[in-house]
Amino acid sequence: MIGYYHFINMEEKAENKKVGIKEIAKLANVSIATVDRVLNNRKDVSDKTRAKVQAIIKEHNYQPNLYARALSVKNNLSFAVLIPKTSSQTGYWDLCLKGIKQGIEEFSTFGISIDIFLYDQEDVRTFLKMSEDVLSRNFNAVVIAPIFITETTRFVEECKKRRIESIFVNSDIKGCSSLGYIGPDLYSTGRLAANLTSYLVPANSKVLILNIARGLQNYAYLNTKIEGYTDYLNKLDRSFEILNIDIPSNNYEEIAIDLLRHVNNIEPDLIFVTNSRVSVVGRFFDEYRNIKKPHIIGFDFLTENVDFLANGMVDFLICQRPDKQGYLALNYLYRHFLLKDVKENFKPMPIDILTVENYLFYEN
Amino acid sequence: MIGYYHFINMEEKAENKKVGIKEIAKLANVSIATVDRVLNNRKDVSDKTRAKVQAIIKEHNYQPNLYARALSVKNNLSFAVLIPKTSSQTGYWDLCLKGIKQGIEEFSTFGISIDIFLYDQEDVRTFLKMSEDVLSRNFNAVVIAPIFITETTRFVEECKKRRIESIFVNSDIKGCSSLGYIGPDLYSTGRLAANLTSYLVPANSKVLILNIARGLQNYAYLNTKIEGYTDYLNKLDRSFEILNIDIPSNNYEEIAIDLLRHVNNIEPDLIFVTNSRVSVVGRFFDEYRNIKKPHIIGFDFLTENVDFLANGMVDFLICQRPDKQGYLALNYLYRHFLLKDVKENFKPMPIDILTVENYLFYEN
DNA sequence: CAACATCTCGTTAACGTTACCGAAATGATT
DNA sequence: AATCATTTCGGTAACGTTAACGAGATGTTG
Repeated sequence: MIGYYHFINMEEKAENKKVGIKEIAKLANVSIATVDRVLNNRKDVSDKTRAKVQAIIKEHNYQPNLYARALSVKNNLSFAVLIPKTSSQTGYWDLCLKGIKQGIEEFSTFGISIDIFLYDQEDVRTFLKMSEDVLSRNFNAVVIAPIFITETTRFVEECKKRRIESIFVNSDIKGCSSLGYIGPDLYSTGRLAANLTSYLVPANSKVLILNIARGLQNYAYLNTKIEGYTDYLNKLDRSFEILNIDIPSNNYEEIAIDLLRHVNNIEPDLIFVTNSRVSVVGRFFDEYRNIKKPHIIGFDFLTENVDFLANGMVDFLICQRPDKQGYLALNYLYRHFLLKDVKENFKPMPIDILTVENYLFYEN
Repeated sequence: MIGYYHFINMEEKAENKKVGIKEIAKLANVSIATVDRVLNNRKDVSDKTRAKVQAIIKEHNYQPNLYARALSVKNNLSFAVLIPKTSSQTGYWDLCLKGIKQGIEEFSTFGISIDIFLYDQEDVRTFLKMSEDVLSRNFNAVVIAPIFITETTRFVEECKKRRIESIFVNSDIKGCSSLGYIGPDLYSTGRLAANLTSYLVPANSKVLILNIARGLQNYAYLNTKIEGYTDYLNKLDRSFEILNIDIPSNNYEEIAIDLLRHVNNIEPDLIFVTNSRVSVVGRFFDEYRNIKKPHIIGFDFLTENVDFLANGMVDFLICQRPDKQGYLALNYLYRHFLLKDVKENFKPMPIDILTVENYLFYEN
């Protein structure tokens, strides 16, 4: 025997893995139907036998076979997904949709049907129309990306009345949805961007916060990011000059004109693009080579953004796994309705940092 | 009708989701047994009926119900896991073990039994003993963290003779294992560290590469990281002064003495700790407050490392999700043996960057 | 053409759980 | 004491797949 080594054998565990509902029934001297009633704490069981069965279940650490359950149960649950459609400006919501589709693939096996409703994030009327459509059918739950705050709040109220569960992705309206929020902590996301900023530029630098999108007033969640960003930088006390600029357009030519003016005026050392439109800024500095390129930080693993990460135009891309958010939302609903597993209160999603050196391995 | 909106209905898909083996059988005018034979391309089917059934399967895009399959199949697969035990120096392997245990939890439902063999990464004899133990039982496959290159290579050869599949985690020996490697691309990992380095320190800085561990000659994979690191920095052409120092010890007091000497001698602007021992360096500069603290980059999401990330002592922690590696290895074996799903050739694991601002949300 | 091997295919019992149906026991009302 | 309602429980078909078993058809050999 060699002096120092360690060995764990899991066989004991493997041995008593077989405790099924049938064994429990035999041990408790009841039928499997009764055990099933106890397990799913249904009625039609006397307190005495219930206690007896529960004791045996606990004693043998019975774990239900989820696959058998999934096979047996014939439910006709239906979920709705209500998110923005991908615009020509950014493929962000395609990523989310990708995760949703993965979820559909996986959960359709259980007889769950999932309908997708895509609204135009620049036109509140499409959201209203879509949310009406959702209500006109009879869904058990709905996944929502809440862009229009007041309209979404009103919609969720209506859902509550009809006992339709709701869950948010991408951004949150505090205490609104019935099941919670799956997504990043936006304030921390802003702080992280500031943290990276502090590594990129020295004291006394000029930092430009850039908000690009038509209908900016709708994107309330951007402000949370900006708060985190400026809070962090101000606390650093490095005498940064911080400017917050809005460019409320979706047209590159328009944006370029504005950007040219601001950049010439401010001469920033770093530009922080608060959403996924960072590729626009990359393109700008690609075209105006005579202008000194500042450091650039932006969001989201879109192909067009990654291109500018790859060629060194963008320093950091911060990502929040939108596809995983979509998948997790459906996964949570599935567990909420089918398994009795819903202990968790969601933690915020991880915030990923991508550079030219690690983006190749970033899969979701 | 409002002008511009989009709506995807998945109901068509939901409608014909029900194509099961039974429907296929009816449509092909054969029994379900024959369909099963075709699906798992077993023998005992004439070419004619096989073709007919295959056509109908393809036509209706039949997807097997994995849960039913899992429920039905009664296999007695057994896997072995052969990785280092967690030393007092670093909890790294506990993380991997965590993922392994999650896999055991999940796959024991299928009657797969998994045994864990932990060897001492400082004592090759324990590895030899453990690998003998593995061979003495009759496993279908083994997950290996290859620390001792020649010994592991020999062991895998023996496995191949006995038709035992093998898969590597954490680091790779090219072309050795029968099923491949699940883990990070170590060269890129080094490059990423260098990339971050370039953000932390200006030109002409002194950079110290620090290898801390007893028995350093065994950790061949560290060299791959160092290569990536130096290649990147040299190409940058910023006249960095790069020094590579080994401290082959596991004892903090010993390490501190060496470190003190080197730090006083070199006065580095940045220290790159090539493994998970970065907390040791953090502790050192916590104790020697009079010495000017350099920037510090290190590896792995260990609690002791995260502490120094949180208090600002360490700038970046690079992580490779060891628990996910462990889980994925078992997951792959499960799929390899139980599902006919093994199309994939593994992509390297993502390389995560952690700072004081995003570590809170880093779960695995 | 008898005897036997081989190829092809269908029948059916499992896997562990759920849920419907109805039987038995108990309680309540005349 | 008879009737009816309610509570408690067991039997069992079903979910989609696998695999053991055996039946029939066809081929091969003497």
